[in-house]
Amino acid sequence: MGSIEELSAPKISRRPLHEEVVDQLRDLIVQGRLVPGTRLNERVLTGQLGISRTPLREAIKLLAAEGLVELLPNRGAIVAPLEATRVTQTLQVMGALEGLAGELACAHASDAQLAEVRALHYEMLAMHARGDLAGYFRCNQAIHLKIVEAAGNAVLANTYRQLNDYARRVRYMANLSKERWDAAVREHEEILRALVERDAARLKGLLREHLDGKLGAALGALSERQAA
Amino acid sequence: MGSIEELSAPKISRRPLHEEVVDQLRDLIVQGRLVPGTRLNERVLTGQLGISRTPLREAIKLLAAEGLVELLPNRGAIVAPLEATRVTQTLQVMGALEGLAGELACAHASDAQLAEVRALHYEMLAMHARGDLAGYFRCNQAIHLKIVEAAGNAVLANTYRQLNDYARRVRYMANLSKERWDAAVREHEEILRALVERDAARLKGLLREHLDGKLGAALGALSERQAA
DNA sequence: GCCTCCTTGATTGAATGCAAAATAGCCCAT
DNA sequence: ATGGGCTATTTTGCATTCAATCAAGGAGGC
Repeated sequence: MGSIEELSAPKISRRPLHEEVVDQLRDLIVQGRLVPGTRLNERVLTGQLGISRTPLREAIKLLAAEGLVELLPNRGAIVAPLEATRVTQTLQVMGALEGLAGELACAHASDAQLAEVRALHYEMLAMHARGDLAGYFRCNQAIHLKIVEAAGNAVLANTYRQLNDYARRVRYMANLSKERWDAAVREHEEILRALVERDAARLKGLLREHLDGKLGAALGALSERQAA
Repeated sequence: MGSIEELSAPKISRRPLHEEVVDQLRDLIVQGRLVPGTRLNERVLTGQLGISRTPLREAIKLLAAEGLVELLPNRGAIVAPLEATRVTQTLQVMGALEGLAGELACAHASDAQLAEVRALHYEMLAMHARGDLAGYFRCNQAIHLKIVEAAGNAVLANTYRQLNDYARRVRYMANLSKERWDAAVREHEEILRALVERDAARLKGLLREHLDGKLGAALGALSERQAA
């Protein structure tokens, strides 16, 4: 029975189905393709994803724990709405975490990691120059995540990612003003400098200010949307 | 059909079963009654809890997301072991969160909340005087949670609680030295004072120092245990 | 005597089935 | 015509069943 099945089918379903589903749904929610408030009907989702209800239900409950969906007992689940107060609170916590990340990154980041942040920074500048907002957001996210990762604290990274997934959705509905965008890019310049100089205190302050700017933009976008 | 059911039966089983199970298992794990490394056999647990496998499995996956259990694909789940590096990282993050909590609590805590913290503090002193370690831990936990709650940031509170649940388990296996215990009580005196004086900067520093002390004690207990 | 391979038992992963709750639609009374 | 109550359908919650994977033990060969 010598077989080469594992070659022809490298990892087919080696990963638990519910994890796969969690990631798929999370992406859909974070990218805004599942609008906040949307009902998650089990039957239609099982049909669309081609799976059974069991792993789907597990996935939904997992996302509920992450705060991306809300469970209405006996009434199913909906994509978690974006509430201004919760966005504010989330960004506040992220600020504290980024501060810690900045300190740790200054102390522990490898040169390779610093180089990667720098590379992402230039990529981001390119996106800004082109006016590619989506690409800009992508690089921006990557930079922040990279800094957090460079802190070398896995618990910190996980916690940050989770909060980030909730707050990130705001940006997909925000039309960044040119001024705010330019300001953000300038802030990133300074952040990068403080990081490569390993100036922990300064980096911490810069990250905090930067997040405050984001908060303002996010809340602006939210109130706009709610007005509409 | 005017009925008063909602009065006589406030919430009879209104709560989903899987939530109930999550809380039960979480308590068992946090209290150390389920020792780290223990296998969670689905069949025996369904028997002990008197439920079916479906809600149990959902609960286990939820706890895995919280980091209290680890999932071994196709081989079930075990109670998450207490690793020194992860405990360190967790306490580091908790430090950043407590710092934020301290700042916010100084700014927003109501007088009633302050009074409650003070009351818990005296209760804790009583436990210390009696040498009641378990009671001391309980009050200690309550104080820290209360401060975090007084910050008025629900996201912060949730995040903190989750990390706390992982790290808390260390204490149930730590024989606090008399010196460390006394020092912790003194630190709490200062923390309380800074809080009622609403001295945010000082409170932040004190909480950080306090947690460093805890970290030392925790790591000591861990290495001891691993040696055994 | 030891190693390898195969078989077997046990345990998890996923799917289906059944019961209860909730929503929606309809009929009737006012 | 409108509001209230009732029934029917949909949908969720939990239990059970079926299938796949893994660990262990034993038989056979080297």
